[in-house]
Amino acid sequence: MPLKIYNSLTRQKEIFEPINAPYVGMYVCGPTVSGESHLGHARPFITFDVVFRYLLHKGYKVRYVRNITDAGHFEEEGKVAEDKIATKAILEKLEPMELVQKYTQLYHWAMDQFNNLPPSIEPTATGHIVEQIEMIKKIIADGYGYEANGSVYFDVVKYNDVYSKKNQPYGILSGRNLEEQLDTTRELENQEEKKNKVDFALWKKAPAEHIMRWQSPWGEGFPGWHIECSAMATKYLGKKFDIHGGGMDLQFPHHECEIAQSTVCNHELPARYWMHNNMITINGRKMGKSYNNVIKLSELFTGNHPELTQAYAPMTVRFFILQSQYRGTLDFSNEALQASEKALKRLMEGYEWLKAQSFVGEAKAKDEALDLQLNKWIGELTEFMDDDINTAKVVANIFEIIPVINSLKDKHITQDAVATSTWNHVQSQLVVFIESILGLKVEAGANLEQLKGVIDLLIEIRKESKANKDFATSDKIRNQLMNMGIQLKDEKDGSMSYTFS
RNA sequence: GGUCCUGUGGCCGAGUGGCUAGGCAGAGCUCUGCAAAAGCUCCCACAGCGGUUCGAAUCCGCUCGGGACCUCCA
Repeated sequence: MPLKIYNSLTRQKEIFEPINAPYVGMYVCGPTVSGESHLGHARPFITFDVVFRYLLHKGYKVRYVRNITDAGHFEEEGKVAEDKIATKAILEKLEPMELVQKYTQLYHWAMDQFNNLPPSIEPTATGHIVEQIEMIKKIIADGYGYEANGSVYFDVVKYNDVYSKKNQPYGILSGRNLEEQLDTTRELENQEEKKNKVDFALWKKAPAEHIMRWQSPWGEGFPGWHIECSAMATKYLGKKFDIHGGGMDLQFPHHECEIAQSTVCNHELPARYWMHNNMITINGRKMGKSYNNVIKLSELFTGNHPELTQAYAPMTVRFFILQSQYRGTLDFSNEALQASEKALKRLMEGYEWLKAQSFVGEAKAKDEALDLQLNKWIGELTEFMDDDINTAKVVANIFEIIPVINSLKDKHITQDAVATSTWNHVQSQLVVFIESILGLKVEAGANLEQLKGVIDLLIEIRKESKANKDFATSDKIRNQLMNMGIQLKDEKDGSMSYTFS
């Protein structure tokens, strides 16, 4: 069964065919590390982590490149605008690379919390200034870039004129029409250097107070926002690669500009499939810095934010994101996160139990309908992933299976209701989908083994007191543990199990 | 203003021209010393108004509502 993904470039689902199978090149726009990542940032990184995992599962050899934007205009978060002018104060207090280091580490920590696999290559903009300058030189040499006042701009109008004839007009990705852009774009400052207001910067001259600056053929400055992705994608994935991903808000202008730059340099569209995840909203509005409505990841994990009624574990957040399809908006609320938290708990408990079972023998199914149904649900998991990475449907199907697992656990059904081979199939496939593809895991605490030993001891005492009808003691053990967030459960067979809440 | 997306049950969210996703919450039942967990059952929604169709939440039009982007901004 082929994998189909929605290609923003063609606005339809297409069968995914790598340029050089089994190799797949995927580039995803990473974070700007001038501040801490927030919930909205988590979505693309989790979404494309699942894409990465699924491609690996499919047997592709994937090179996943996700950049770190650490060049550009930097200011410490929370500082008022005047600080920018106070050059001396900034120089004394703020070393850009110190900021970059801090937020890069924080970002890596968050990615790890989410159980995101590290990308194959994580290039930084500052580490590729040379490549960017070379690319700009090439664009100028080809007549699509021009220098003005120490800055270099891309000539969008010329590009559009020439490439429209090749059916690759500027706006090919976002469906924009350049003439309309010229008519409707609002007035902005510092536009007088440009030939046309639609032109974008390839290189910016650094003002005196700007602290991140590099030497270039056009003087001291810093690269334009878009060029780093073009330069690094070309360097590590080649002139044409398979997938380019990122948030929908980057489609225009960022990805459009990338296409223009790369096309001029490499004479072909850079990526075949463009994938864009939708936004996370809060109260119906995009979560973003400009709306001042972000919840940072550290705040989310600690519950330390006015909008939050509690802390949410990274896995809860991951699961919350995977419960929707990546192309739809996803609305944040405490209610929704709490629903995900409970759902994930139920899912993982059922799953963990099944995983610990061993099914031996060659028994045939007594309940053929159930057997068939289980196989169908499992089989559909692949279909759903193949249909544009529909994790929402995958999760839904897993929830069809969970009650069957719990029924076996609670002996509402017997093991021979379903063929041994089916149980083994369900077991192995759930490991693949839940752990390898969705990337979900049980959060394990420290010193877990000792803690388990202590709990087992308490369980033993509780069993004894129950046997002696000493319910005061048995209840005390259960209730006190409950207060500490450890929930004891009496099982049907007289044993006791527990979960950490 | 321009371009585009969208409106699903209390909440979050899938989805297809006809076969009522799933989760959470709520109700009942079973199990059980009690509790929790679990299982079973119930809660049959698709903004409004027209149209196409044997049949539309799913296609078309209009109305109302929400949102995204519109180039130096990370």
